[in-house]
Amino acid sequence: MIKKRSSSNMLPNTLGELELGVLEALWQEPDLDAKAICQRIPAIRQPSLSTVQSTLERLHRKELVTRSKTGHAYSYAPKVSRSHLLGRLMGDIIHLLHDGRLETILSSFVNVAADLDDKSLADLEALIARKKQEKGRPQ
Amino acid sequence: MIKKRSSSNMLPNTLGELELGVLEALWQEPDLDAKAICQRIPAIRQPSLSTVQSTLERLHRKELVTRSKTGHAYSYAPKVSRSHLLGRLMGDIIHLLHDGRLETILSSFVNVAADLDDKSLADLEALIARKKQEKGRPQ
DNA sequence: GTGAAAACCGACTGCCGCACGGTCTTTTCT
DNA sequence: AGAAAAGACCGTGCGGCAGTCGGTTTTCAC
Repeated sequence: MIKKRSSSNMLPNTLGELELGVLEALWQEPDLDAKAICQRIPAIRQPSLSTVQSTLERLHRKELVTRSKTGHAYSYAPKVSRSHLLGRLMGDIIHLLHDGRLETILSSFVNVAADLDDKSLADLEALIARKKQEKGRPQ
Repeated sequence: MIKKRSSSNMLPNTLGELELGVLEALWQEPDLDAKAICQRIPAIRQPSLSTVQSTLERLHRKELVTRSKTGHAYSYAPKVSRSHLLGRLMGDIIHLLHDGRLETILSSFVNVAADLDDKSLADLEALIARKKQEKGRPQ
């Protein structure tokens, strides 16, 4: 007996492998058409043009790329920056697992950041200082 | 013409809605059996016991819960803490979208954190200070 | 042993991303 | 204008994952 359809995956904005590759190409060089993107996908998996088009269509539906007709072909450009997307996805999972205690979030992140690089904590501090200034003296 | 099977979703460790609910219940109160967990799932979607069992099975396969027979029933407990999981998922997406520049990651996160709470920056600073101490004077 | 409770098995649904082929439309070239 | 080329569009199939459960088997307790 089947009951309801529940949205199943809580992270609706996750990316597939090809989707990511396409975005990667566009971040590196915006305003490409499907064919050009296709050629910039790692040679190991050379998908057909159609496949790349489908993927672009999906990315467009997800509002991750914009497109405009130039001639008879679409030209695609990323709608979100890499760091914007990163922030968005992090925000999603934070929101998903949030327990109200800020400490949980922050310590998780500091642990992650600390693993990446020794310089990271200092960098993070600098960023915080900047943010504080921005907050204190807004626009 | 069908080519290869590519892992499709780049975030293999994402959670479904029920999976998350189950984990939530276990974080709140560990060492429950399937039936008890089932009863602690929000009443709106009362899944059958079997469903919860399948979910627990999947969580067990994903190494997110441990279990042990007590009597003839399994008793489940979370294998990862909420903050650990949070950190893990953040690490995943960071790794996925990483471009080598630490600044990208940090600024994304600070933007996220700043949205959450005004107190967050101060808290974050405190945590960094603590981390630094831990690093400087390890164990 | 018998009976209840729980595990186990397997089936089916819906959704999503990947992957194309074929067709229709728009340019473009002669 | 008419043909050819390029690209958009549409429909299809596959594989994988989460949710959902019913039915069967195991296991424990009395």
